[in-house]
Amino acid sequence: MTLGEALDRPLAINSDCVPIPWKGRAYLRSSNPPVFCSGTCRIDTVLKHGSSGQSHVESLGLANAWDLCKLIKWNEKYDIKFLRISSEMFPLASHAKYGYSLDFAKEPLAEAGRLAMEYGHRLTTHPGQFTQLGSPRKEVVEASVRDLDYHSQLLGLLGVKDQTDRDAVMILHMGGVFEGKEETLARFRKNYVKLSDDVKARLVLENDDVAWTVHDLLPICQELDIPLVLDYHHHNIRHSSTVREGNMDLLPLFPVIKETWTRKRITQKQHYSEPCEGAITDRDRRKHSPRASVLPPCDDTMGLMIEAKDKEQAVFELYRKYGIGPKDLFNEVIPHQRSDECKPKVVKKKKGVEEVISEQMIVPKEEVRMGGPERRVYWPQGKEDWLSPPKRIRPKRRSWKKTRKPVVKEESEVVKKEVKAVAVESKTKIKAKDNVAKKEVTTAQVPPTKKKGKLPKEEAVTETKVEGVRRSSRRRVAIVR
DNA sequence: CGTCGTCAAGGACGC
DNA sequence: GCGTCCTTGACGACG
Repeated sequence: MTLGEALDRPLAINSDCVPIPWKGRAYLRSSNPPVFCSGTCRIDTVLKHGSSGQSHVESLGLANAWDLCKLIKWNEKYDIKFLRISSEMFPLASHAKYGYSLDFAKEPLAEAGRLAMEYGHRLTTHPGQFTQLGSPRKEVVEASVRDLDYHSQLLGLLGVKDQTDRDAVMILHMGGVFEGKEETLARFRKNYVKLSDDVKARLVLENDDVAWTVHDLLPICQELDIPLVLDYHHHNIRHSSTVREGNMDLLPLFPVIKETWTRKRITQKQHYSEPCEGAITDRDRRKHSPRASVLPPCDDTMGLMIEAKDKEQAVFELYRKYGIGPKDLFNEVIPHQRSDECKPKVVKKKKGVEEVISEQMIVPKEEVRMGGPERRVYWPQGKEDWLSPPKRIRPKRRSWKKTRKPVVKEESEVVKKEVKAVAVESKTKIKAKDNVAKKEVTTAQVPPTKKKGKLPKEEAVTETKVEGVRRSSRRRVAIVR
């Protein structure tokens, strides 16, 4: 789609059903766990460990799986009953050469499953973009089957029962369109029937934002008895060619989509997210907005997974807006005041006299980052640093005189420095110099020095890395997306 | 020590 | 037809 065409697109206001008050149970997804759940590694690292390479990978997986347990407890505390397990929980597990069985992680996975059963949570997975069952390439299909087997084993080891077990699905995209859609579907069909029963019992398809619409997928879902996840956001980007975006063309399909779930006795699931404000082209619109402002049509027989950059914060935002869940679920944050983090005793020495700045605080391990009695886990959009203050960035006091010499400093570097200094409101004399730099730069109209590998956007300043609630991401996280 | 590019994997799209 | 994006943490190389 060209920019011109994008600008001519009709407004997305053709739905009778959005927004609606949503009365369903809070089957939502929080993809950003309070505990880090996808510690990973690369092949190089495995090799570097030599004979203990496998045990290194396994220890990562074990830590991730135990973190999953904490994550489920956290979700329970904040009434989030829906979780997408990270595919990266067991690094390289489905790799042709370095893959491995998950048996060693039975214990934490069973504990996670036990918690899910106890709380009534739903756990799902979402194999990634490399899983292509419609590919014409044999190796790609083989890798895809391995990946599906891996996810299936993971879900199986949770040991959940009955409805919880049936609801533990793996959500897959059809993927690329190779020679054509018919040819791709033919290959998918052929490969699907060869999958194990365990995989088939869990596999569901989701419409994507590139090629495969709800209208494309429904027939194959009906034919092969595969549930269809409706993703509203994807639908609005890659909608049918005859109906403009919105939900009107979907409404007649709701009962048919539901049927793909009910006949397998699996609880229906939908995905919802919104494009970033101001996004115009399809490319821009694919990116998920940090939060969601409304809820889609979603009745109380199904689960809704919110895919948003701010993960559970987006869910809280909706809880607030729609009054979902118990009152006082979480506190309005008082900036920087937390009682769920360990703090060291800070002592300042001044001319031999000790002054205690703050006392030591010890929080039991299980309570760290659980929000404390005040339940301080929510922050308004853009106020991440309310939870913990941004890290102090000390301006370097390297001889700035040097830089004033004719030696032309790399301009992008100057820009970055300036941003940092301003962000922390540096009070040192360096600031004056940096302001000078700023002026020079702005008048010089620095071209973006982007070459390969983009600069991490805004991250230099705003990223707050808090163990526990780790932020940095986009989506989808598995546990995000 | 901070920053940047690369890494297991596939494919589509913009220019 | 090549570079970039999707998504994201780990880590090595380099200044």
